Amino acid sequence: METTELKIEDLSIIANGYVSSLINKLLNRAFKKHNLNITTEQWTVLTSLNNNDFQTQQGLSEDTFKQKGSITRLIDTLVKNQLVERTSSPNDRRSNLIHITDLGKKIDNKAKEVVTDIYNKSIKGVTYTEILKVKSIMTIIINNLINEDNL
Amino acid sequence: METTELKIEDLSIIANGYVSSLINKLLNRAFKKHNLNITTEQWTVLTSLNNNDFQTQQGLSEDTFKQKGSITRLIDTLVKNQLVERTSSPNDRRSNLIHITDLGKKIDNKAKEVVTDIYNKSIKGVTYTEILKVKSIMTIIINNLINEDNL
DNA sequence: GCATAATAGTTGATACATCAACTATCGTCA
DNA sequence: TGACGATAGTTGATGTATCAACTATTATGC
Repeated sequence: METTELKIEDLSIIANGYVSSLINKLLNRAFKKHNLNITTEQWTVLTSLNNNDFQTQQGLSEDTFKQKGSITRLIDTLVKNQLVERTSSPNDRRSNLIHITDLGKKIDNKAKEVVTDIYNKSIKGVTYTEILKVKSIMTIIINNLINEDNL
Repeated sequence: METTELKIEDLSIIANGYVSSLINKLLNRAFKKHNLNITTEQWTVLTSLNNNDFQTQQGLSEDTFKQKGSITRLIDTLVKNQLVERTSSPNDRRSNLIHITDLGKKIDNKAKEVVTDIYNKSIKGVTYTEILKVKSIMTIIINNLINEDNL
């Protein structure tokens, strides 16, 4: 394997999160414009629950790649806005079970349309094959970083 | 051009910023470990100045893709830690000129080593050609989003 | 059965982001 | 030259992330 002569600039467009922060900004504006009253972070949690209801906060933490402290606060907000309900697990009193409400589902479905719209606009001129290629490379990078994470 | 049948999951690994936030987390830990006493965001500004000294905050804002409010506060911190100096521009009293100090350069150069190391570890198993491919696709996406941004 | 370790969740401190409103200065042009 | 719009920077409110310390509960192993 040749030594790759990587320059910082080559990876920085991936590493600096400019794409994701740009998407995040646009999505938050679009959510506001459509009166959805959620943030993209809240939407990430909501959509995880809409796919798989009654998860623990720990489960949500793993599924959304967010730390459990962040999940606690996001759930606080979602509960306050009646998009989810938090109940203590009967099996394990350390755990909470989070349940998405009907309102939560409704908001999530509307948000999905907004997200799909912006995602589609973002990939104009990029083929589906290319997207999948990027996805697979990102996955490799993520795994490398996760290994690095366990020092 | 065929209609791409994009699923949200296909783009979410790019859009949700997991890669960048993971890199960010690892870099911040590594900076702390090496007693550099900066964050990745501060480093972004510092390295921009090390490449091109005496920029205005507006210039830094454009070069680093950060909003000017964020730049104000980052510069505040960098000034406090004596990594940069902020002086009012003699030509245009609205503008500030930001100058990286010797200490700032020293820290930036050390940080560059830490960043390069983590970047290299992150791309194990990925070819340089693939990196460039990802980079070019990201650039397309960014441009699409920027156009979308000017509503 | 009890001490100890592991796990789930909360919380305080700190850093950064966005948005939007604000001040100060400069440029333009009738 | 004087009004008005554009530009540079600051700031307050709000949302989220990290880290680390903390409580409460459950699982493990001698």
